Amino acid sequence: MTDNTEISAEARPLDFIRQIIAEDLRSGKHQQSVTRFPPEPNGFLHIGHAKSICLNFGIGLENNSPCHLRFDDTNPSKEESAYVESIKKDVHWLGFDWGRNLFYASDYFDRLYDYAIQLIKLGRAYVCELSAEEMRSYRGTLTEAGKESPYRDRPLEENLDLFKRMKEGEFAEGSRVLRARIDMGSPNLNMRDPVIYRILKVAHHRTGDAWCIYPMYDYTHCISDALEGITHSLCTLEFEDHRPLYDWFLDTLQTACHPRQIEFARLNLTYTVMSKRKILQLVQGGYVNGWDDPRMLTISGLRRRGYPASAIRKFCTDIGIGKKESWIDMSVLENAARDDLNETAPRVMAVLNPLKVIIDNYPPGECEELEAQNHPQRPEMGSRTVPFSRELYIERDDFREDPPKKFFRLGPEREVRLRYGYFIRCVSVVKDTTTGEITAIHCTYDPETKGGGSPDGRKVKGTIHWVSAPHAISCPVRVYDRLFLSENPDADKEVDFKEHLNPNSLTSLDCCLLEPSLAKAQAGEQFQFERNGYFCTDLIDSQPGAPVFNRTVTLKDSWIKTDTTGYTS
RNA sequence: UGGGGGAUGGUCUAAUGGUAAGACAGCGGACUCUGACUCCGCUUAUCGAGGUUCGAGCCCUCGUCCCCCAGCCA
Repeated sequence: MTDNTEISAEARPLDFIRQIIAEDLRSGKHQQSVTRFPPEPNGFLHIGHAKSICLNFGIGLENNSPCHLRFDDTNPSKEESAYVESIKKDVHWLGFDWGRNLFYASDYFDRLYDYAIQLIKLGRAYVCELSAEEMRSYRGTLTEAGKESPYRDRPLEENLDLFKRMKEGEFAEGSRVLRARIDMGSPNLNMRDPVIYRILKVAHHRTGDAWCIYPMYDYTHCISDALEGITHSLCTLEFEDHRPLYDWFLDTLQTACHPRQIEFARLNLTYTVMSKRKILQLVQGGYVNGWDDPRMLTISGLRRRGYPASAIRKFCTDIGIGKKESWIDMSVLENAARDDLNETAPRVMAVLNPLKVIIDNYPPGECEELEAQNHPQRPEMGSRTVPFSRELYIERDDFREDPPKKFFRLGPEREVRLRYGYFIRCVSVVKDTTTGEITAIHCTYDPETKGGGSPDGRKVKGTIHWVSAPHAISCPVRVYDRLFLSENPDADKEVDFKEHLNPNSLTSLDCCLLEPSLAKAQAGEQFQFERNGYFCTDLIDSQPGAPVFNRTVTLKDSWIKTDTTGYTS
């Protein structure tokens, strides 16, 4: 990667996980670190996954050490290869590369099975015939110990035989499971003889119908880590209780490698929901247009919205890694996008809500090309020309018939600068006689101020953007806003989170007028529409020569806070 | 009334017994051919009570509050 994500990560103090790894490297406990990102292919990746990806792959990059991509595909009833492909695409897009280290838990099904046999032979696993409901009642509660299964002490040979027959498909789904034989009295529920294999007569997206028994997460994950030589197995806080079990399996099986599991807090963002289940509801309920709807904080949604991968990485390093449950303000994410795009996005002019301007003293039919900077702070990005003529459009918000205090823009008898153009002064207003709506304004221009200069030193307070009426192109622009109105749509358990959906999270504008250079914008290109925000061409709906734009994020706007007249666009 | 975790400004994160720091947000100002960017300034924090220590956010004790766990999901 070419950005400075890693450099800034190095400049800041190490988080507690990186400290542990640094110490393990320093002490010689490990020669190198090996981390992994272990998604289950049952959905699309979202910004929460990005935190884990940036952590695991980031550590790999910083230490010049491997980070594996491993699909935790042990539940074929929920998993699909389409998800595998989208996850790979998203991890790559985020800027990370697993190289040759692409793995699947399903690669280990044979070895996992052998380990299970070993566990049985050790007397540490047994086939249990309790139904799911019975098992639940035998498990006990948070405050009462569980009860041992009547099948717990069956002879070793019988377990071996039964387990083999489970594998061979002799038994019905749900009729038997293989359980670890640990401690039904443990205060940690995970240790009360957890299920390690269940019968699932479902085809697997990679192993087909080779198996009808599938291993459970707790059993699979630690062994997969050990088989891959993972040194530090990073996961979220809710797995803290599972660590004793993680260690138990590896200790009992005496694996050569015993990774250290370390837990960190998952990401919570204000004004959104993060759980796969809720994201799915939004998609399936038609509240958004698919997983990659630009309002979604899925990786594909963010990509389509115009968030650069580098901005997402910056965000992930900004928020840090800790163990306390935290809520990151959405503005932190938005700011990461602004920061990034401010450096890279070329500036253009686009009028979202047009108001016609006629320059009375400009010759009809005449047109001139004016030079405009592509990025005022970065001259190396060059310049372009924009056509100027007698009829223009400006932003409706940039004219007020009765301007409030501190309004720097156009009003009757006021003068403003047209960006890279001329100073203009408003001389009259045309209104619709029935509705009273302003339909056009008449102005005069000062030919001496061409290009926006002011040879007589005259000051204007406002500079506004514009497009030439005969030259402007019309493109659909979608203005996106936060999906939810509530900081935490989930907070009140009595109220469905969908009640907090922002009805104005998408505004489709179809009479936007853009400077003609935008006609050749490529899909995925990013721009700053000056004074409006950052926009990108939609990856899916744009056609060659007919781009569709998405607003990624607004520019900060301190005028909105100043303007107390309640007037909004 | 079990077990496992966590509490530092509004929000995140740092300080690893020695001046509580940075980012985001907010407020004020400067600059400005983007009310953007940039720059400057400001407000605001160690959950509580004890203890150890010359010195405690950090160590000890006792509390308080919050989160997670009773899937044949991961």
